[in-house]
Amino acid sequence: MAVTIHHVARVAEVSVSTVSRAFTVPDMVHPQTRRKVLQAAEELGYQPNRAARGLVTGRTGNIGVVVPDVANPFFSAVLKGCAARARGAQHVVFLADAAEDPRVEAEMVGAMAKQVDGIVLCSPRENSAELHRVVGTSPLVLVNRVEGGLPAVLMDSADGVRQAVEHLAALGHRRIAYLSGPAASWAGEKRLGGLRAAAPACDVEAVELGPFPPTFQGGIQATDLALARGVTAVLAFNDLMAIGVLNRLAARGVSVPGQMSVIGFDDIEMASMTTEPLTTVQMPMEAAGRAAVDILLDDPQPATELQRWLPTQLIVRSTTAPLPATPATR
Amino acid sequence: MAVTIHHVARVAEVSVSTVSRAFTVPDMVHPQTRRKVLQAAEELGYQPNRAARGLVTGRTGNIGVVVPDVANPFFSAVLKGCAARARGAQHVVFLADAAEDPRVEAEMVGAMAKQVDGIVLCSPRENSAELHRVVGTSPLVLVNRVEGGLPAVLMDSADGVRQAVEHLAALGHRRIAYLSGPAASWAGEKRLGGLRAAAPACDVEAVELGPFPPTFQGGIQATDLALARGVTAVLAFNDLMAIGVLNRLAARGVSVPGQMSVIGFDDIEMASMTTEPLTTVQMPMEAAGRAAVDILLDDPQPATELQRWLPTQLIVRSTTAPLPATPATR
DNA sequence: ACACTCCGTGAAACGGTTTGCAGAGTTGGG
DNA sequence: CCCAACTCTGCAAACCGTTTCACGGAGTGT
Repeated sequence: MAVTIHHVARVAEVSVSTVSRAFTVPDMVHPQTRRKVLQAAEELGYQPNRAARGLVTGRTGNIGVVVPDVANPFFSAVLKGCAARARGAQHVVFLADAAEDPRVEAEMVGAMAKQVDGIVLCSPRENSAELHRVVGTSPLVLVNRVEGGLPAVLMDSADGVRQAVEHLAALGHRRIAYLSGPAASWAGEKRLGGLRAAAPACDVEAVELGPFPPTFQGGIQATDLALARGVTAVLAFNDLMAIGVLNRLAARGVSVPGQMSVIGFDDIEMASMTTEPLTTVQMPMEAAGRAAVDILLDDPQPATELQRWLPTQLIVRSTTAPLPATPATR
Repeated sequence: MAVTIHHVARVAEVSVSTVSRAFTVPDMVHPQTRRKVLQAAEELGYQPNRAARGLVTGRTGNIGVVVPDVANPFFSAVLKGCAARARGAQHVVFLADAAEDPRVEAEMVGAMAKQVDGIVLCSPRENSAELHRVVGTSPLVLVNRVEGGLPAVLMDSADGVRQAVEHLAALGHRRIAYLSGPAASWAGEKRLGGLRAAAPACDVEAVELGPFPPTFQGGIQATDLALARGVTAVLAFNDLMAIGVLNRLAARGVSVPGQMSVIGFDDIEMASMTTEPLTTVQMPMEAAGRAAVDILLDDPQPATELQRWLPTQLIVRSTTAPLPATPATR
């Protein structure tokens, strides 16, 4: 059925070894022979069988990516980065959608382990025990999380918070709310840390609220609490929440950025599609995906550079403005 | 390194065949032996090597999914459906992000073909020639597209348009704009067909505009054209466009749904997060993904049921309202 | 004639699993 | 008590397409 190296060999009138070499070590075969082989392969539509190749080389040409939820724009962006970089290196990606369930996650990692050259793991909330059970099966790199010496690509959330706080401070805001996401999230911790460092330095009072679910609804829920605390600006854990905030503020008749400034986190596509385009801290999600695959592929010893930090950047759009004369409290 | 069937056999003090059988044909081994094997496997953390199994059974336990862009919420939803259903059947999914490039698409299909049991192909715009070159390598099922006898799962876009038009007609609208998406899209054709059938039947005049890119910007661009044509409602090719329309209408001071009704297509998550939650035609994207995998897995002869139609449904939210007294033209 | 290079060949891995076949043990009927 | 039938387990081959090792033949320079 499928066309193999043998068919190509027969058509090109050479041996299978020659065909193999024509592809893998081209300058070891005579140019003329190579031409014959390549032509035969072309007209037969030959594609090397990666599984069989992996059998002998030990490298499968596949890389695994596990995310908690593909439909979440943050993770689909990371995934896209992985896929792009993998394709550049002639690799294919295995996707595991863990459906937010750590047990499933571990199980998927196990199922993939044998047929991939490495796994990039985006699981902000999986507990360490599960994680360590899984280590060693296959080279692993974490995204946006550090855990016991495992290589990781990290986004500098704390610095993002600093930029956001400085921006607000420069606009004259002196009392801002921070809407925190899931308590167990590594990124969440870092952001909180950044906040606690940046706020005093900028002479800003930060009101910490939450934790809230990192969703649109979470933002809705958080808004009323923030309003009750008399802040003039809100910094949300992510864009989804920020959009919820925008929505709720509109419903309560608070104008943005007139009466209240709002900043999100991530810079998902949707952030620039709100009625007032959202000021947000851009997380380099695709870049992180690419970097993770880089580490997996380039590095024979994946422990060489344990952590790769990627910068974040504040994108100022339309939801932040100078401090209003009178804060919005109702 | 990896724990194999042999390790389990040694620990359980049985032969490898018995271990194999304990997993694949459980009632062929003595219950007590089976218990011993299962326990040994458990404590060793044994996971069968799917690649090796595929070697002899011919089935890999993998299914391939190719989409033009994972970051597009429509496709990530389909993908999620595929992943969910695949996991239920103990399968893993291979993802190929074709980056909107048909050549890449064909290449990826080729690369995956040998290591999957079937491929679900979401490529609304790939040309037929490329498509046929790829057929036969591996069982294939199309999503939202019909092409020469290939099995497909389809969403009833035309009926969705009918529902939308009837809804608008019932609200008193008599002149509506349809903002079409990419000309070569199968879904687009069907929607246009549905429109041309439904509009006269409902005594509604449909102004066809476009094609526009199926994006936020496309919606922005289309809005001014629609306004110039003096319509009271807009039906957009997808939610992304509809959100662009909402945005542009707000910028031009046209109130929604007061002066203009807007309907989208797809019902992506974002549709319910706009300032006025978007009325839209829900496309069963996840269900489509699941159905596609179903066809691939359940059906030994994938030609049995060539086309599976999934219903669409109008979700009425806040962007549609009865016809205003005076249409918004400026 | 010898050594050497260049290029191509045949055949052996590669490897974890499934599976056909046979044998060991047990049961039951004649 | 013997043989047939049945149940369970073990041995070893087969599975796949590729890479790669060891080798040989032809040509070339010395």
